[in-house]
Amino acid sequence: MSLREEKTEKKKKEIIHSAMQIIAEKGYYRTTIDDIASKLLITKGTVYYYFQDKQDLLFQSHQLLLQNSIENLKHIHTQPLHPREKLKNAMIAHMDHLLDDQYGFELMHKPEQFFSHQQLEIILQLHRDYTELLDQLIVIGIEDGVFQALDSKVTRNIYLGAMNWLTQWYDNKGKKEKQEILDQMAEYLLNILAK
Amino acid sequence: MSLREEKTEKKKKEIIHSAMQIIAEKGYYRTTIDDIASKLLITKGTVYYYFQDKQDLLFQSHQLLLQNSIENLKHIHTQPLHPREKLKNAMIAHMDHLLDDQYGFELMHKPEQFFSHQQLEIILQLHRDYTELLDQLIVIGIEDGVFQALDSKVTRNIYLGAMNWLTQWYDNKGKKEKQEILDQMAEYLLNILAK
Amino acid sequence: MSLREEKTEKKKKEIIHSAMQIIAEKGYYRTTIDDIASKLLITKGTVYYYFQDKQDLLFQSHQLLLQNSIENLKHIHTQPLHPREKLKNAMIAHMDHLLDDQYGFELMHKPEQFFSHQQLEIILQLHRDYTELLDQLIVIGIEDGVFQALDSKVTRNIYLGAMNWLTQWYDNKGKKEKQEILDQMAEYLLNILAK
Amino acid sequence: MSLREEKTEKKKKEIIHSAMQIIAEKGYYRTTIDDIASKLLITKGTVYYYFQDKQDLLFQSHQLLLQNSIENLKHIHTQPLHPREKLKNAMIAHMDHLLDDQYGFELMHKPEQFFSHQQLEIILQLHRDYTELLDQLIVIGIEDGVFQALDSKVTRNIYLGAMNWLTQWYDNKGKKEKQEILDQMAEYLLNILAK
DNA sequence: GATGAATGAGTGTTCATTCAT
DNA sequence: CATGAATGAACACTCATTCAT
Repeated sequence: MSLREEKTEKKKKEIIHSAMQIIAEKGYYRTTIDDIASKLLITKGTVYYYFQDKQDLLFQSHQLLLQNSIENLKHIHTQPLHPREKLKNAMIAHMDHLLDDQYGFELMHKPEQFFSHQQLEIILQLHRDYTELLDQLIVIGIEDGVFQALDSKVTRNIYLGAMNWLTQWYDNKGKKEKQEILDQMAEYLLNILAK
Repeated sequence: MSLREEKTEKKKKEIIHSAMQIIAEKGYYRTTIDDIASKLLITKGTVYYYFQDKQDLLFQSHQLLLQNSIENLKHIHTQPLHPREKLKNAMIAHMDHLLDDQYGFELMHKPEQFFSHQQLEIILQLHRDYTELLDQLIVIGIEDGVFQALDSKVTRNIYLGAMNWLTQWYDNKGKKEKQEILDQMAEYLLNILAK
Repeated sequence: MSLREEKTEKKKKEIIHSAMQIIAEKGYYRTTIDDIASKLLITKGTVYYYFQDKQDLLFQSHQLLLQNSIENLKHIHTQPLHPREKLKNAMIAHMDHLLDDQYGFELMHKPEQFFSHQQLEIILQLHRDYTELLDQLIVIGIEDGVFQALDSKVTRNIYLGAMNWLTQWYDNKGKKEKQEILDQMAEYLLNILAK
Repeated sequence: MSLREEKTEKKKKEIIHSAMQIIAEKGYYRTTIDDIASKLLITKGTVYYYFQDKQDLLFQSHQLLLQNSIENLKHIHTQPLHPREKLKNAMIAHMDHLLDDQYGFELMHKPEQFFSHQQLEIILQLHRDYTELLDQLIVIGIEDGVFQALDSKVTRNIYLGAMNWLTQWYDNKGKKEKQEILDQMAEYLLNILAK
C-alpha cells in the first residue's frame, strides 16, 4: 500500500469512527452527514469524497466492526483453554466490544432495511462467519462432554440476544464494576449449557 | 362510553394497528404517515384527526402494547401454578405476543430518542411495571426454593434480551413448530435458574 | 323579520363578534375557524352553517364595522355643534371605536388581498362613504372660515393614519386616562387646520 | 471580509430584497418560500441554505430595513440645518424610504406575532433607537423655541402613524409629483408644532 | 340546525446528493 | 483534495372546506 493509499485509509477510518459514535448516540436516521462531518471539522463534501453515499459509509462501518469481532473470536479459538473458558472469554469479549462501541445494535435489527442487496450479502456472510465461530465453541464443548447436548443454534441465539440487550440496561454509574457484571452475565448464560 | 366514542376508539385502534404493522416492517423513520393511512384506505388528514402527530401515534401504540403485556402478566400471576410453570408461561406469552406483533423492538432501544419527556415518563413507568411483575415470578421461585438464588435483575435482563431477540432469527417457515421453539427457548432459559 | 330570522341574525352577530376579537389578537391568517368556533363552544360546522367561508365571515365582520362607523359619523353630522367640535368628536369616536375593537387594522391595509372582487367593491364603497363624511367635516370648517384652507384629502389621510396608528402605541396601563389621550390627540391634530 | 464572504453577503441581500418585495405585495402569510425563490430563479433549498427559516428571513430583512433608517436619521442629525428643516428632512426621508420599499408596514403592526422573543428584543431596540432619534429632533426644536412645547412622544406617534399610512393612499399615477406630496405632508404635520 | 368525521391541497422544512472551482 | 453552493425529492403537518347523519 502506497503512502497515499495509507493516508486515505487512515482518513476513512477517522470518518468511520466519527460516524459510528454519532450513529450509536442518535441512531442512523437522526444522524446527518453534516453531524458526522462537523464533528471532524471537515465538510460534507469531504465525506462524499471518501464514501459513495450514506449507505456506503454505514456499510463500511458495519463491515469493519464485524471483521474486528471475527478476528477477536478467531484469536480466542486459537488459545489453549478449556472449552468453558473459551466460550466465556468469547462472550465477555463480545459484550465488552458492544459496550465500548454501542453502535450497531440498531443495525443488527433487520439489516435488510439498511443495506443494498449486494451489501447485505456481504454483511450476512460476516454474520454467519461470526455465529459459526460462536457455534463451534458451543459444539466443541458439547463434544468434549463439558456441556449438555442442547441445540447449539438456539443456544447461540439466546446468548446473542441476552448479550446484545446489555446495552439497554447496563448502567456505567451503577455499583458493580463492569468486569463483574460481564463475568456474572457469562456465568449465568453458561448455566444453560451446564450439566 | 357513548356509541360515538366507541366508534372513535375503534378507529383509533385500527390506525394504531396499521401503524404498528408498518413500523414493525420498515422502522419508525422509514414509515410515513401516508404509508399508515393508505394501508387503511384513508388519507393523511384522517390520521391527524385522531392523533396529534406522528410521535403521539407512536406513543399511544407503544402504550397500548405495554398495557396489554402487563395485563397478560397479571393474569398469569393469579393462576394457581407451580412457580416454574408460571415463569415459563410468562416467557412463552411474552414471545408469542412479540412474534404476533413484531413491532416495538426498535422502540425499546433508546426510547428517549422517540418520546417526549412526558411521554417517556409514562412509558418508563410501564416498563418498570412489566419488569417488576417478571422479577416477582423469579423471586417467588427463589423464595420457594425452586430456583437458585441468582440476582433476579440480571436474570430478568438476560431473559428479556434473549426473548426479544427472537424476532431476529425466528423463521416462521422453518421446520419446527412455533410452540415447539417457544417451549424450547423457555426451557433453556429456565436452565439458568435451575438448581 | 321573523323570529327565526332574528335568531339567525343574532347568532351570526355572535360569531362575528367572536371572530373580530380573535382576529384582532392574532391576525387573520393565524386565526383558524376552529379558534373562532371553540371560543363560542360551537363546532366548525356551525360556523359554516352561518357563513359561506372564512372570507365571507371576514367580509361580513368588516362590513358591519364600517356600517357602524358610518352611522356614528352621520349622527355627529346632525348634531348642532361648532365645526371644530364636530370634527373633534368624530376623531374621538373613531379612536374610541378602534381601541375597543382593535380589529380591522390589518384589513385596512391592502384590503384587495383579503376580499373577492365583488366584496371589495362594497368595502371600498363603504370606505369612501366614511372618508366622504370625514372630508365634509373638514370642508365645512374651511368654508365657515374656522379652518385653514388646506387640501382636505391630504389632511384627512393624515388624520386617519395618525388615529389608526394609535393601536400600536396606546398603553392601557399607562398613566394617562384614555379620554385624556384621545382629547390630546384630537387637539394636536386640529392644530394642523388651525388658523 | 473575504471574497467568498462578500459573495454570500451579496446573495443574502438579494434574497432579502426579493422577499421584501413579495411580502410588501402579498403579505407575510401569503408569501411562500417558493415565491421568494422562484422570483430569483433559485430553489427553495437555496433560500434555506442562507436562512434558517422563514422567520429568520423576515427578521433579517426587517433588521436591515431598520438599520438603514437609523443611519439615515443619524446622518440628518449631523447636518447643519435649522431644527424645522431637519425634522422636515427626516420626515421626507422616512416617507421616501417607505414608498420605495413598501414592505414592513404589516410587520410594524404587532411585531410580537412575527418574531421570536430574542428577535423581538432586537427589533424593539431598533424601534426605540429610531423613535429616540425622531424625538430628539422634536425636542431640540422645542428647546430652541422653534416649536410649541407639546408632548414629544404623542407628537412623534402622530407623525409616524400619518407617515406610515401614506402607503395606503399614495397613488403613484396621481397628478401630483411624489416630492410635492411628501413636502405637503411634512408641512401639514409641522403645523402641529408650529407656534 | 348542528356535528363529527374526513379530505386534500398547500407549505415549511430537512437532508442526501451533486458539482464547479 | 476539499469546499461552498445549490438542488430537489420527501415528508410532517395545517386547515379551510365538505357532507352524511
